Amino acid sequence: MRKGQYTMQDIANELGISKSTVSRALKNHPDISQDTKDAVHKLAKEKDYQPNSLALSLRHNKSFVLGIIVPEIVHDFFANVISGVQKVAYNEGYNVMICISNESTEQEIVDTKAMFSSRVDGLLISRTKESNDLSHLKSIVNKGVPLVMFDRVSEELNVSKVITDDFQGAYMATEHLIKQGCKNIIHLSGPDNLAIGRNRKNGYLAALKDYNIEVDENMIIPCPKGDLDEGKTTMYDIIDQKIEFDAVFANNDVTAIGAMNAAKEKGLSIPNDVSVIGFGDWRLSQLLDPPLSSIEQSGVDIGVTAAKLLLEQIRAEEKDEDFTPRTEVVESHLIKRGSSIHS
Amino acid sequence: MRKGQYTMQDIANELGISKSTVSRALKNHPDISQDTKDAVHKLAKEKDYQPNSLALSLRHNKSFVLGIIVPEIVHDFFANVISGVQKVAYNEGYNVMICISNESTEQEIVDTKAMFSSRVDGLLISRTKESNDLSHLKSIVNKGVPLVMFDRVSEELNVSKVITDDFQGAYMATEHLIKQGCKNIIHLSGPDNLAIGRNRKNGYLAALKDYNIEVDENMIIPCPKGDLDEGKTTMYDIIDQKIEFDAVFANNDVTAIGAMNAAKEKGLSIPNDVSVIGFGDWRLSQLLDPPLSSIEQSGVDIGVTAAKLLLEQIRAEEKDEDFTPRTEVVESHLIKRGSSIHS
DNA sequence: TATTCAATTTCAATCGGTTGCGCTAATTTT
DNA sequence: AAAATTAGCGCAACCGATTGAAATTGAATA
Repeated sequence: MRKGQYTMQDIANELGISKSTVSRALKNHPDISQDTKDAVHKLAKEKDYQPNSLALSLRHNKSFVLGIIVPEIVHDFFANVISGVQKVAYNEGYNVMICISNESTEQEIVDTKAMFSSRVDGLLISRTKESNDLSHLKSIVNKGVPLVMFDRVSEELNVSKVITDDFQGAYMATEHLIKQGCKNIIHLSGPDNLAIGRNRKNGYLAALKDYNIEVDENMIIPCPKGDLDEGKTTMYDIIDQKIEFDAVFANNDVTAIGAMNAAKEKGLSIPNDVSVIGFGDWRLSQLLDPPLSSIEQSGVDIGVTAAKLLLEQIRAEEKDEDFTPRTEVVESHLIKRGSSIHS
Repeated sequence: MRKGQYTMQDIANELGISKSTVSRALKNHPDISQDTKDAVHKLAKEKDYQPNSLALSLRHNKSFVLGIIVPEIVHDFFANVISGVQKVAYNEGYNVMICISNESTEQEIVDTKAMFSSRVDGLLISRTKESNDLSHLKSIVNKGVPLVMFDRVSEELNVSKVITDDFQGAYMATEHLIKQGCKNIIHLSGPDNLAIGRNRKNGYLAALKDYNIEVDENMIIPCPKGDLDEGKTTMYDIIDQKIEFDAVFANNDVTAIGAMNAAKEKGLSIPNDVSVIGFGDWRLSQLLDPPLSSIEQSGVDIGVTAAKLLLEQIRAEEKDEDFTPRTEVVESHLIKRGSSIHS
């Protein structure tokens, strides 16, 4: 155990006063004489006194810490969200505690409990892909912890949510491919238990319908893991099965890149033989050859919005005001690049 | 303020016993009768009792939280380090609190103080590029907080450090270019106040020397920011100044990518006109055209090593054992790809 | 019956800071 | 000169859990 942290009691002893006087002096309480204040401030500075936030948190039942649970961190989107959250938190005097669930529900449960035990003032979460179990989240909400879900949300929970306009984004992506003259558009879809996956698929379907293109269920291929390898192997399969296609709209950029690489290896030219568009706009997607078209979702904006929403709720509840959870939609944008633009 | 968290006192009241009995019952202390234990455990489970770690931390002067301060988070290397740290921390029952200094010394100072106020049990840090000021770190070390620096370290501080073998990595990169037949190798160097930048430059110089290539100071061009734009504009400058060169070894991958893009735009072919190699191996560097050669530094390994080192020190000090800080070097590897291999 | 002993349980201090209230002494008012 | 006011400070409880020591209980022993 670390010993001898310098406390208010130490200051009090050295100056021959009580620790309550020290406490008040440090906060410039009007009851305290200027002389005492000066002496306390001087000594505190000299000894580099730093208050113990644990004691404060315990006393006030308030930690000034926001928790955030993300499935991954080596991921541009989530990293951006975190930096957005941090920015807001910093400005408002909050710290951020991060847990990474590694796409494991089990880990997510452990993390949620740890966050509660640390008495975070609020929790932000983007769920794992696999999970449908909500009991740990319901539990923490019941205990009165403000919760905001972002990106991967669950409809069943009556909490604030921040999402991208997945439907609209997918619609724009598909429409863009259609306008480029593509007729047989494959969709590499995301996991069906997450709303984002379903919404993107629905956006794709809606665009096809609006442009009178018949839907072929065989053209919708699930890529639930959404990693590079899955994108690759799926594309190999598609080519081997001689499915006729001239475009790919992938549920995310990594899958799109995997598919693009596989197609290139198989001798297909992009975008002439196959147009490709992803979703999520990775920072490096624009550096690929050809640069990958994508739907941009601003992780930073989502993080900022979610953190603000969470703080709003925290403050409302501190003042015993009512707060009705709401869902905010962050716009997505079509980024046209070489992988989908026919020359 | 959030009210009514369920505490040991509540359990005690409901069962008509004292809270110390509850405390002991929950930890299966032998003094407590089985009946009491059963009753306590049952009620605790029923009410979903979660201990308040703040109270524990305050009591034991131990928070089971490790702090980590990184300059950036939207960055494959740091994200990997964090996930390595998390992995170790989880297994050992620690949580991780993350701060992002955004390459600002001022923010780094604020973060360091916040970490101390939260009474983290130990701190991991990779410094901002700009800063030479070490007083805040010295201060936290003096207060007895175990500190481990990684990647961007300072020699002046007598703490444990985890670094990549930058010299060796740079040597390998340069040697590789030489063996590909390159004679005029430009080095886009990092900031001079960081050891990693100096070591990489020295590795470059050593390789040139060993292969009897004369050093031309004009071929060493500082890119202290190390971002995409800097890589690009620097390369434009080089080409405009008609400096003769056939290879580029960049201090990091982003700079290398910037340089590569600029060279391509100016009509130079890679690797035939110019061979390029970076440092750090971004996840997507292999997806570029041509795929970028690089020196791989495993962020995860660095994170794991740093966290283990930190925990070792924390434990030693808890047992009042001596601990001598040490520096661990994580190997780097040459990854040869299309950007530097002459056909 | 008095004493010892073990099994359980409670008491109270502790961690560091906050805060309502009370106390003292000096100053002002009547 | 007595009473009221006020500036300045200390006391002690509190937040939630832990823990050494003391207390209670009942049973066993002398």
